[in-house]
Amino acid sequence: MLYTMNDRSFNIEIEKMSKDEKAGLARKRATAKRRDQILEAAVMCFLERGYHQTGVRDIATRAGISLGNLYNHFRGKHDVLVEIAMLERRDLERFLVILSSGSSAPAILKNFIGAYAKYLAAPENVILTLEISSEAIRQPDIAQLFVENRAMLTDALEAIVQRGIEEGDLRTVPDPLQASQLIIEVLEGSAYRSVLSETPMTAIIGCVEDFVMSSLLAQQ
Amino acid sequence: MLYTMNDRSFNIEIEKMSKDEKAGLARKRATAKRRDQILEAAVMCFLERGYHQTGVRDIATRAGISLGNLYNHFRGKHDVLVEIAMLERRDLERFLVILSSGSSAPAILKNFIGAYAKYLAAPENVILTLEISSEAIRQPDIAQLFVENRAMLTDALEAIVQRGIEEGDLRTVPDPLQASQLIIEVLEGSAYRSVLSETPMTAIIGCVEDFVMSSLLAQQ
Amino acid sequence: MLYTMNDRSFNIEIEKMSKDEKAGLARKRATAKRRDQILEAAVMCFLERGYHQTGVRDIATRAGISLGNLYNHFRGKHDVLVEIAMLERRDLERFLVILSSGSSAPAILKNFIGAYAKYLAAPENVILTLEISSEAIRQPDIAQLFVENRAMLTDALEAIVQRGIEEGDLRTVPDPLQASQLIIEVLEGSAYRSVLSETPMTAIIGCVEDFVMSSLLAQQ
Amino acid sequence: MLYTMNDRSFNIEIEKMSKDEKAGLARKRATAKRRDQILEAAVMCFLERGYHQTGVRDIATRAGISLGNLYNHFRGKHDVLVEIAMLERRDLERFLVILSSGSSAPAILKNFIGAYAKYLAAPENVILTLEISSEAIRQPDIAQLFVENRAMLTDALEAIVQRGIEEGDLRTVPDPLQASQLIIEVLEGSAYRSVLSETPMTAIIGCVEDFVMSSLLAQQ
DNA sequence: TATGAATGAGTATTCATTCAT
DNA sequence: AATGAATGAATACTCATTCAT
Repeated sequence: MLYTMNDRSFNIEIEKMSKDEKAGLARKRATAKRRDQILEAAVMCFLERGYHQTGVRDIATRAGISLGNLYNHFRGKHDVLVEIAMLERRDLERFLVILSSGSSAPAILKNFIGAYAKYLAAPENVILTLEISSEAIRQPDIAQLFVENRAMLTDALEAIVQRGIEEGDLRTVPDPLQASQLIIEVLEGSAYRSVLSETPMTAIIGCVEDFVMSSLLAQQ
Repeated sequence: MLYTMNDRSFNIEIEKMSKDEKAGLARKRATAKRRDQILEAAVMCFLERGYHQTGVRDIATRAGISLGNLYNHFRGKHDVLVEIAMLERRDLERFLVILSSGSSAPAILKNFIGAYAKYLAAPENVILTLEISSEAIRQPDIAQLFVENRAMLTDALEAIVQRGIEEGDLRTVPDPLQASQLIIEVLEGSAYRSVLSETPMTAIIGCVEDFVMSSLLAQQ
Repeated sequence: MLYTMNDRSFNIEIEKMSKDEKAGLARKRATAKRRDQILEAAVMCFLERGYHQTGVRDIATRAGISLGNLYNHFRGKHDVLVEIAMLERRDLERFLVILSSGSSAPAILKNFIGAYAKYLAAPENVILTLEISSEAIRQPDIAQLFVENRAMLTDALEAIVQRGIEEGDLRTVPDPLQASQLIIEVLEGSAYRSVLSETPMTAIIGCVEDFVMSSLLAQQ
Repeated sequence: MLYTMNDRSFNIEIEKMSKDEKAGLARKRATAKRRDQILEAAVMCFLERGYHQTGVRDIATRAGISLGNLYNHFRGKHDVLVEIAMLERRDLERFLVILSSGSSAPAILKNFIGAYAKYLAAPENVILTLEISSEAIRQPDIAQLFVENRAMLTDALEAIVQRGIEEGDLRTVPDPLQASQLIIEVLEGSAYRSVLSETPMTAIIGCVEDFVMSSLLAQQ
């Protein structure tokens, strides 16, 4: 989930520090916490009203801090969105785990489709992704982040498809990477549709899996 | 193309009119022309800078009219977007023609995929669709238009898929309507990717067709 | 005086106009009046609190208009200052009249010094000039205006000095233009001092005239 | 030069101190160094962007200290400017030396004009003086400093002029103090002009000296 | 002394919309 | 239908200063 931010990475070797070092550490930790508060508030605002409709003041208020202080933690509204886009990467890592399992390609694919669909069943994930896609069109740095995040998934998927082909489980598709991208797109497209038409993702996912697997499975 | 607006639908039965009627007609025609000017200007602005970044003033200036006058033709910025979303429907009509051809289901599908991909090869069509999708999330009237436009295509597609199944050309998919929606989503998803990664649609479309047809074709 | 703005230049040939032309004219006149209101308000604000301390809102409020409307008349705060600097030119024209009189050079010079000193006896003229000088350092367009305004005076003065030399009334100074500039500087410098030390200009001007004339008069 | 700040005035009698006294001294010296760092940074900022455009943060950053720490050394931004205005006095002391020489009044005057012009040939001195003049208009404490600094020079000049008159080298001006002030004003006015029109002071100074001396020298 | 997070009023400017003409 | 002046709330962001550590 996007909205559980980081407090960790500070837990090591606290014992053998000087008083000053400990104070500095505490400050750092407090600061990181503030950043997370702000990011969390921003995510909620962006979800509710969209990036452009959200004012910096809204974010600050929601985060429970003063407007000016927000600028002590982020260079501006844009940077907040960038950071959020970067956080999304963490969410995707869990799917990499699924994709790196040793099972057969078809099993992994089905597993992945189910898990990713479940993730996308949460409207906030869909909306946030759309919000970011939308900004990516005109803001190169966000575009890059977006593409990179995607590449993480599609590269891993490509490897699976490739292996599936080699092992004879999947048919020989013309371009495994493109096929992987299509899988992602079919999933996210359905998710967007599920939000817009207020159809639960559960009612859709079966068909999606059938559609994808039918395309990829080798004919027996 | 979205940006060639209508002057027609006024050409009929002009002959048998009174002078006053003719004057009224001329005014109507001029007014319709203004609307189109504004819509065209708005489309260009939305493409260049996005819906939210575009000011009503920008649109009016680009349309070559005064700011105030825009409000004689549209109730506001929102209405302009609504109208544009409605215009999109006209663009899609051409694909309905393709889908209503008498050929075999696979032939029609391939034909459709190629034609729709070509349409989406124009980045402005992709961007505008994204812009509208993005607004649809929070603006119910736009959502409805968007869904309706989609339904036009997917309903027609569904009929083709259904026929293909009955004629034994396509495999029996669990839900032809869902399958049709997935076809659209896979196409639009790829189109968005082609814009973002600056890959031409032509380099992608082969794989898309292969992906879709492999999923749908009956095994011989 | 800087603060009596223009309403004139619209008085001619109003009779023979169409209704629309008259309406357009009335609007133009009203608009020009608004600009003057704003400029006058801005001058007062700049005098009271200085350019940087003055907010655009202050100006608008003082001019009795809304904040947003100010931007219908000026591109921004900077432009208001530019316009004020341009208005200063009008104030200086009266001194050109003095300088173009046919009297002897020494008589003209004395006359000019007295008149310009009287002008600078009004603290608002001094302060406004200082405010503009101050901005001129870092804003090239204002610098240019400032230099141009100065040149109007110094060029005219130079001609007088030149004539005075030719007619044997003034000593042969090495560079009449530079001498002219020094005359202006000595006057404005004293004026600034009179403001800062709260000494009236009248107590100073005698010495200034003596200083300048002693420098320039030919020895008999 | 304004920007070489003081480290001296601490060098005396260090030897015969207790350890505690030495520590206190060291601290004082370090503190004085910080103040100078800050003042130097502030001068650079004020020169580059002007007093009002410069933020306290800019000064602190440039001085290499933290924002908060600046307030341990100065009560605020205003105080920094006051201190700078006070430092200017040191710069002027060197001219007092010139003015207290035993030479003839005309010789001293020429010498002074040349030296002061050279000082003002550095644009930073001119700009800083203008920046301070500008603030002096509305900030009484700065006005007072400014006037005091001026008085140091003009008083000394007045004495010279007075002596010149008594010794028959200069003509009997109506008010030697006023004459002295005019000398300063003519010099600073030219310096400002040289900055604005990007004419080097060297190209101007000859005329300035001629202008002043012609005014003051007794006719032989 | 030193830090930088915190504050909240303040900045110039833009916004969609209305309205008198 | 056409104009653009008028509005005032909203925009993202900066400010000098304070304060806990």
